[in-house]
Amino acid sequence: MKFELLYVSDDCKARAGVIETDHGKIETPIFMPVGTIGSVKAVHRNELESQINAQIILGNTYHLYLRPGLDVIRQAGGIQKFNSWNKPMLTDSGGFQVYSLGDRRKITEEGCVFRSHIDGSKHIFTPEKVMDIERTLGADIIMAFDECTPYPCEYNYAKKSLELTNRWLDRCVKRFNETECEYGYKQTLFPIVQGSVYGDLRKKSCEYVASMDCEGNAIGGLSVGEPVEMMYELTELCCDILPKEKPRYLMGVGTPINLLEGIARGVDMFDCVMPTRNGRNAMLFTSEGIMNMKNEKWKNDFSPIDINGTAEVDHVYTKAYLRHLFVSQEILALQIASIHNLSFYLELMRQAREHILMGDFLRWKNIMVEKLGRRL
RNA sequence: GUGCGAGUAGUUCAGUUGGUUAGAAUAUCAGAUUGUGGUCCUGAGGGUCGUGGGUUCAAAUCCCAUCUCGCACC
Repeated sequence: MKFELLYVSDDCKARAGVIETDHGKIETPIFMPVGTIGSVKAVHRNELESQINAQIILGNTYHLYLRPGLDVIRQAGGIQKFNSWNKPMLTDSGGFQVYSLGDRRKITEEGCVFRSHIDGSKHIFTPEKVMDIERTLGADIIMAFDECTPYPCEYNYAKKSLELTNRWLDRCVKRFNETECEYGYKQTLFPIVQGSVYGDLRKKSCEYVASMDCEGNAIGGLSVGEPVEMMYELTELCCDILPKEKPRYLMGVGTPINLLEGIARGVDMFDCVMPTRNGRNAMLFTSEGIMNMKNEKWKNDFSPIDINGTAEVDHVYTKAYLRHLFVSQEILALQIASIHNLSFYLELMRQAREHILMGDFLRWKNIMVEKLGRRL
């Protein structure tokens, strides 16, 4: 993987760059649609390419390991062959799933024992095993196995958890370096910063992560319930320490406003379930604000879904029709909303990049933030 | 025509020996959703208890009449 930093704003920390992988280029800042089980829910690959202009999508180690299982992925020739997405992919390590499993799992020095949400079967993830799994899945970017702390989290627990995450990181890096991709192309490992909401822990974590000298770095453990201002401060703190010649990935974030604020603080990559999950629950993000398409107010509104939208669905379908589809629980509603939201997110990133390169990102961002939060 | 049964929220139904402001599910309306289960979650509105009388301090509940629907029998 290569990362070329093209431009850094003078009035804030926003950057524009290009990541190059064996499956193609990624222009940053970028939003990565989440496709947990190897599929961006409700979205066809043709739409991902032509409507949404997705450049990279996510898969999840935990889910893909449980189903369909590694044998199938290996026989297919890797995840991209399996799901017919021949562009870059990233796999999350399962650290966050482990966190969200709650009392169905137990964390030890060795790793994490958990029970499958599908059939209750017992499994263990260790840093070594997760690396092996991600090698078999074959994504271009793979994530280290970490422990994501909840919010709120006591200082002592956060400190101990971070120390464990660091030891796990050592083991991840070691195993990663001892192995290679099963399919002939290059993979790269991103370590993950933790440290909860404590500045000193975050600082230590960033320094440790940076010392691994990986090709890119991630910030985890945020957007788990802490106030947004706190999230912004911690993001900035991390970005200021993480090496500037490498991409920075803020995991699991967020709203369109979160993305712009993240970019302004030096983040290059984002992923979030919000555009797809909230889309399936009828929430549409637009450049003028947020719409709940189930609301009765759209019942007789025959204007296009989003007059400023870049996707075909924005113009060929009306608000009244989309509401009808949602109220009727028609599958097409989920598809339209997902395509719209993802195309909006990707277009927002494209515009952000354009403004960074033009040198007026900060001004543009402030205008957009004002509009994006409105309820329509 | 006679007998029996059923009428309670938009819908399907609870409702104790008569006892606070008649409940649930679902639907509707709205909220929530941040390294994904379309699940889950939160809140709100919604009732002439078929109708009219009567008994009682008090009736969805007991009595009478009546209307509607279903079933059975002439």
